[in-house]
Amino acid sequence: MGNSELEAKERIINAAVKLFAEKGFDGTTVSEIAEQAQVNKALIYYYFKSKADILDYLVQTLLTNVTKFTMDFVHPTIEKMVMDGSLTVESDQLHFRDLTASESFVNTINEYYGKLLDYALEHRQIVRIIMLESLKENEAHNNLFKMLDFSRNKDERIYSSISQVEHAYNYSNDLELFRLFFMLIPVLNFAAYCDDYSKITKFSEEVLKDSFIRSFKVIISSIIKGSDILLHNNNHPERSDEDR
Amino acid sequence: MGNSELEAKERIINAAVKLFAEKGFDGTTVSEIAEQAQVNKALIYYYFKSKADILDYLVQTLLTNVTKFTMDFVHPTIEKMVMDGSLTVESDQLHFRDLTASESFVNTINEYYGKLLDYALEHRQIVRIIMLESLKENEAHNNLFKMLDFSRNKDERIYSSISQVEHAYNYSNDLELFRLFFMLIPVLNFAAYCDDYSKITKFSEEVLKDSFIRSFKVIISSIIKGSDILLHNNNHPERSDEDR
Amino acid sequence: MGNSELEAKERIINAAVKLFAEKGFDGTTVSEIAEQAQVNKALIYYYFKSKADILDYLVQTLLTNVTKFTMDFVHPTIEKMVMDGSLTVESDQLHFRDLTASESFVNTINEYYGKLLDYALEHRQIVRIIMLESLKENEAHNNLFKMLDFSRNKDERIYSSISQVEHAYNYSNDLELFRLFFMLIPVLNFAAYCDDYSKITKFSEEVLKDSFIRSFKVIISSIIKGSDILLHNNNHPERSDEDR
Amino acid sequence: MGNSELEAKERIINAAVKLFAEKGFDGTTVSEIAEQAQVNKALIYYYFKSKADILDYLVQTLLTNVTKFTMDFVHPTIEKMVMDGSLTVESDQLHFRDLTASESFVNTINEYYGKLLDYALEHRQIVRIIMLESLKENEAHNNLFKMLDFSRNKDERIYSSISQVEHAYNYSNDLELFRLFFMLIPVLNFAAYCDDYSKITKFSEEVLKDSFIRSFKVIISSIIKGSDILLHNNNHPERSDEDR
DNA sequence: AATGAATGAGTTTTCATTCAT
DNA sequence: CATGAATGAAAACTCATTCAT
Repeated sequence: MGNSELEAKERIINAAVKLFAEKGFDGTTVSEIAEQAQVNKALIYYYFKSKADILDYLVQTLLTNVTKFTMDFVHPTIEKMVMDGSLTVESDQLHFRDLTASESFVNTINEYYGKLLDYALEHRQIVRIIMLESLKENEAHNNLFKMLDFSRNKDERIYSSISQVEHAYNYSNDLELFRLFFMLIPVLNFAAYCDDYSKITKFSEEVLKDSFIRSFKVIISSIIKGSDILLHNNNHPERSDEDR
Repeated sequence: MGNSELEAKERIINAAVKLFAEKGFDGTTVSEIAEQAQVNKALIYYYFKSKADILDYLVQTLLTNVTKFTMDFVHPTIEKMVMDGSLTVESDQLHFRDLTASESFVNTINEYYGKLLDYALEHRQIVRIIMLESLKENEAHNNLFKMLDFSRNKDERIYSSISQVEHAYNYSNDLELFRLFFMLIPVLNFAAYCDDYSKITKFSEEVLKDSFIRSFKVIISSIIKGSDILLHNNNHPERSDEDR
Repeated sequence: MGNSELEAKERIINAAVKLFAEKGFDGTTVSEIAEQAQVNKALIYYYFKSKADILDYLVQTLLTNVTKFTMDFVHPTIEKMVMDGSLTVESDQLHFRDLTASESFVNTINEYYGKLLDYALEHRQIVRIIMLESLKENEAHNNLFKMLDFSRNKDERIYSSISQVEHAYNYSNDLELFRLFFMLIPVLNFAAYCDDYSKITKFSEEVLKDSFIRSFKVIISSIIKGSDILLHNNNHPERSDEDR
Repeated sequence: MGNSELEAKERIINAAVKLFAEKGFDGTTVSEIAEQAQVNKALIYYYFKSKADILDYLVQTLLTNVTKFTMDFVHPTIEKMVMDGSLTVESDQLHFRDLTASESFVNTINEYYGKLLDYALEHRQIVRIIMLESLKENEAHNNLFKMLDFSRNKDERIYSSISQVEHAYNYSNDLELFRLFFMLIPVLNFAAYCDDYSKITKFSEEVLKDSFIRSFKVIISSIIKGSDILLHNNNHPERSDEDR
């Protein structure tokens, strides 16, 4: 279905997403948005206070969705594991009852990031926008960190319902940094650069995505199995395997 | 020593670096650069053909440096390993003669990325600029891939000298993707966001950098040791360790 | 009772009065009027042909009232004095039969301007509007002179009824100028600036108004008693005082 | 000499004065100013930060001049009278040594207002602008009062030099109000409306000005001679005349 | 080298007014 | 009456670039 059937405001939003993602906020003119959305330029100011207001709206919408998305998926899973005793958290460290539990956790994480990847790919344009603007000293500046922050910002009412397991998110600082730079950022960058990378390598998006997931699994298994560095699980059974 | 003592052209470059990094190319005006550099606006056009020309100059300088940097460091090391037989490359797979060889390789990689990290942090502003502009559909400035590409772009004269070992870089596609999204991009992003992340977490840059390096070593060891997925070394001796 | 209970049209008018008085005609937008009046912007165009039409309506209403007000008050008084012979008008000069007649005239003038002052204060916003627009070279809206003009503009039907005494207004040119710049304009300016002046001097409106009236009486007495200059009353008894 | 020979900035200022005076600040567009000044629109923004900045500049310039003008003329005169004992100021009241002194004072005032009138007429456009904008709730809002205020604002260093006679300006409140509404405002309004009034009455500006001055003298003499009300000179000789 | 002035072509934003319901 | 949406025209302001010196 074409854009022309959508309501004007939606067309404006779509046009802004497309153009901001392609050319950045500063590189996009309101006239271009109007043209792309096939609306009168003044109508954009009927719906949005300013050009910056459009960006705010887009970013806010995505952040809200990502947060909701994470809460709907990860929290219940981890909460369940904590509840049934297969996962305990002691002084910043994750302890799994047994191999099955740790494998189950790995599967959950993999599944979560798989879905996050899908989500990011689906909204790759807004991801691009957030990354672009996060690099600037903008209002939108901190939004990349906000995406990570939802686990830390404990007083936001949105998390109040999961207070029982919130300590599970009190990751070690190493793990948090790892999570940002080796998990979230790769996912976002993959989503942002997928098209370009596909064009260069001539591989289809599907192939690249599979490859990315394979890599990702290496990452995940590396923090669960071998990484006393990250998880500080000195007595972790997997570690002894390596020591031999 | 203050900026004011520097030559005008250098002041212009420094101002452009600072402002492009903070606000992006489109978000920066030539007037701002002039003001920051404390020069007359028209003087900028004496030294640079256009605003875009300043960006080109900055990016080109960095890319040349990074490329030179890589060539000076990694290539000799790998070349040496190939020469002395401790590393062989067969059909896209790396084969190490023994554990020492593979450990030596890991150390080399770690050292390389440690230095790359230092380099990126030192030039964090230009890194930011390259990331910013790479996210735009500005064909002319997708330099992020160029940073990765130097190993593929075989006809650039700059690589002609290393033709003997170039097959060593003919990594598997998985590995190449891994290298981009889980190694290069994390390094660049860390450099770009280091200041912001430091501000948020209240940890000093040194602490964060150490943490990053610890994480990075997990990544490196994971591709060498456990990852038949990435290296396809089905009979790899390290793997058998794990199987036991 | 709040504005919200008034009919929409009345709310629009009140809003326009307030805003035109505060910001001038050009400085006020139709949207602001709509917001202030709590009506839909389009509704304003249901009641008024255009923005200018609102101004016309406001000004016309005031002018009609002032004119009516003047006619109802001054004309009968002067007419009566002319009728009973206590005042004669010869070649542009007012001649009073005796001191009582002249004092009676002064009282009448004072009373008139007292009431005009009340009226102007009551409608201080429209006064402001008229003054504002009169200062522009907007031919259509130089209503300040129209306020003075009603005595000259002989073919307006509104004055036709007072043709018997119109010669009483055929003041000398000096007097007319005096009347405009030292009587009407001070009254209008006092009404327009009363609030501001009160805020600056910290005196209540009542105190200022009393002060203004005292000043005004000095003015009035000065033209009646001492001003052969203005009234050309060569044999005026008060003049002899001065000669001495 | 034509405008075209003047420097661009001066042409812009002249154009702004003309247009603001004719159409008000809000009624004038920057394009019109550019056209009138025969400069590129952007050049206006080279010299002035914004449209409002032009207005500020004009108003500030006039206020500075008027203040200087007043200081240069009135203060020395009054100072001199206080010095030589012909004028004493006791509890807000002016006391003149003799008739000569009071006549001298009247002459001084007349001369001052004559010059002020000339000055206002010469700058009638800026006077119009100040009056226009004083009526609005602008930045320029209080400028009309500032014109009056220079005698009150005792801590401005500009008046420090005349501290010996500053109490002479500590007029009674009545007198101050009188001075504003029956002296300053008439002068400003005459300057502002002179052209219009001349057009309507068909009298030349010279004739009108003479008429205005005659009227003004009546005003002046009325506050000096007859106005115990304003000056509270209970023992004033003229007053006894009236009591009889 | 260096600069103050200038400019054309744009940019964001505003606004009086109208339309369709 | 009432209103949300829409629009053409023009407003204020910006900016990369050039010119003359």
